Amino acid sequence: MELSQPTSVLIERLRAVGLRPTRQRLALTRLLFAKGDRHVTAEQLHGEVLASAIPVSLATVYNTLHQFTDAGLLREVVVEPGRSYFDTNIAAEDLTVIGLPVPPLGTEIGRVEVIVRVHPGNR
Amino acid sequence: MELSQPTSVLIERLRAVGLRPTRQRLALTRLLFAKGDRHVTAEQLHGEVLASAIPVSLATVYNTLHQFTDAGLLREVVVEPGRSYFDTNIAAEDLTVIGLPVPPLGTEIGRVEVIVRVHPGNR
DNA sequence: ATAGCTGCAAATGCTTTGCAAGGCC
DNA sequence: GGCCTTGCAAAGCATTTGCAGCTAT
Repeated sequence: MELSQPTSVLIERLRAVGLRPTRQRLALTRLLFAKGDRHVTAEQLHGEVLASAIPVSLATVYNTLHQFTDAGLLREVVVEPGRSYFDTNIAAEDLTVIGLPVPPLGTEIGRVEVIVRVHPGNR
Repeated sequence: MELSQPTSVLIERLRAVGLRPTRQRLALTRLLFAKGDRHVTAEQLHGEVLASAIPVSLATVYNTLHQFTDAGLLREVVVEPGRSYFDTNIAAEDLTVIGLPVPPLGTEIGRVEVIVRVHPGNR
């Protein structure tokens, strides 16, 4: 797990994927990758970035999240209707899925997603 | 897999979950459960039911899909942002997932969903 | 200088809701 | 008759888009 990083590293990270290191993107990058794994909606992240005193519009948050997703820095997951979450890449532990069905003729299996739904328990 | 069924069976099916067998619900039930497994959006189903010459409003399709889901007849799955699919219960084959992470303290694992994304292939 | 970004507001698209009219028991 | 359903249109929301002004290089 990566801890807080100097700004220069964040700038490099952005350049590496062909994105200009603007003030807005730096702020978002810092929030997303500074500490451990994250799982946020656009609105949550927007709230956080405003709280850090850097004005960024919601539209820009959306744009940035998608650019990061296209660049492979984030993953978009849909776990509830009408709302998208963006995750920093979560370690796939050593997850194995056995018994996947044979895909229909003319198709092949692409990505396999496993959503583990958790609820309050008694432990 | 269940094949086409007489109307009386469909009516029973609805009564069994406490829903009145109205013309609209019967039409939708027929489309959903008459032949094999289904995976549809509200709009698709709406189109189908209209094609079968039974006028049903889109709002009613949504209502019905949710009532069926609450009753356990369907399952709502979110596989793409901004759109819900409803599935007749798909056989869980003999799917096994190995290596699930230990849930955070105070929580326990509920449902585990596996989404297999398929794309055009060369076989 | 210029291609790329940002922000605002308007637009989009799916889904939900309020409520009057209609249908099942 | 009484309660459940339906349908329409309006409302709600998250997300996207158009475009004028700004910024990194």
